[in-house]
Amino acid sequence: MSTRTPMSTHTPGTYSPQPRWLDAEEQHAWREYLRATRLLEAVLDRDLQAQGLQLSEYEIISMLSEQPDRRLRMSEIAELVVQSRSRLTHTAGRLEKRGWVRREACASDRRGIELVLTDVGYAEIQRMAPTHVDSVRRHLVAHLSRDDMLALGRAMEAISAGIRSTVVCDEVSAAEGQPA
Amino acid sequence: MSTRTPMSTHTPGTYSPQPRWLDAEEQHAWREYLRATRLLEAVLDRDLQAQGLQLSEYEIISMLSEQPDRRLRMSEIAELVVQSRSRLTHTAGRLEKRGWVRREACASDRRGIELVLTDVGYAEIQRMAPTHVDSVRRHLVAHLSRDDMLALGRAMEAISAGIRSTVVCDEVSAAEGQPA
DNA sequence: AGCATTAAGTTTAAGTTTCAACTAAAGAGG
DNA sequence: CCTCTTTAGTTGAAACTTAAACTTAATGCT
Repeated sequence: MSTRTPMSTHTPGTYSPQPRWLDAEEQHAWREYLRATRLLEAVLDRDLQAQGLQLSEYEIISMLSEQPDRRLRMSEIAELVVQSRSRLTHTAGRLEKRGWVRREACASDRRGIELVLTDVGYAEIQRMAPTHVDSVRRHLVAHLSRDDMLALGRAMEAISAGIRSTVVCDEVSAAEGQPA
Repeated sequence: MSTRTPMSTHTPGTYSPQPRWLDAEEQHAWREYLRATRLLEAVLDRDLQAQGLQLSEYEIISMLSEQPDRRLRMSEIAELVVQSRSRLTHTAGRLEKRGWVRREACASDRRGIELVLTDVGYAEIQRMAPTHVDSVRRHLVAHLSRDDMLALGRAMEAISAGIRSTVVCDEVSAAEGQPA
């Protein structure tokens, strides 16, 4: 409590262009959020890497496996798993090298590429799934009551929705900023 | 609903060594969690990089700035921000090159290194803080009621605590596994 | 049709993180 | 004391991600 702590996310004091600091409770919640998300990501990733895959790679495969025809366009995947197109290109390349996915030209749009889960890839994810689910259960679900887990889901949904709406606005106003 | 979806985190079906899939609601919550955490990380990082820093670097500086003497041991920082020691070594090196932190030998433990926030570093984080807080507020806090925000904090705290307790057990049992 | 703009993906290089091996110091046990 | 083990931190290379430039195709507008 000595020096003063003017740069974290809280702190009173009435200087600066009205930064509206977080109060102590909000600050605490934010800290816990940050810490827990990192911890969870780390343990899930660790468990999955015992099976030779990163969580971000698993997500991609998982999305594909849920499609009726086990395929999705690159841009759709990027959107779903929140990765840059560039990152997805690289990751898809790695997965393709392993033979778990294959690229196919898109019929309707000749710019498009569809990523297709191969039989090998499908078999692999089926093999890994039980362990991964168990990991999610042990590290996340197990620590919350069912109600809290569902409440967490709703809160996160609200955050996603909120971010998407504001980000769209950001882009629009940015575009307006430089009217060529 | 066509093919069947045996690899994501849910799915009924009674094969495999009793994987206990997540039910539809748990599955949904988990998906939303994953998506929202990634989205939030992305936008916060983007906002901060406009000021020339990554979120993970900001966190380090922020922790230091809250210490009475603006210093912490490397291992403590690594623990606080959930980064590997190696990663922290590299990151500290970058921050040091910018002149925002400085390394100092630790008096009590000659293996130890303390990272110290320089005056320049302190000034920098004070400069960036208002914008960053605003970003946290707009992208996270703004989308939840106060109660939901605090509930989120508690849920995340429970997850952290849960993970830390099990991870310790993991290490213990792993050590038992190979009794040299 | 013709031209400008936007969207989908890829590429290359630069930057960051991980991984495994390593040094040095602290502790534990005898 | 001496040896063995653990802890703190670093290193360098490999793996991965990001950023910016680029190609190709679709769209919009006139």
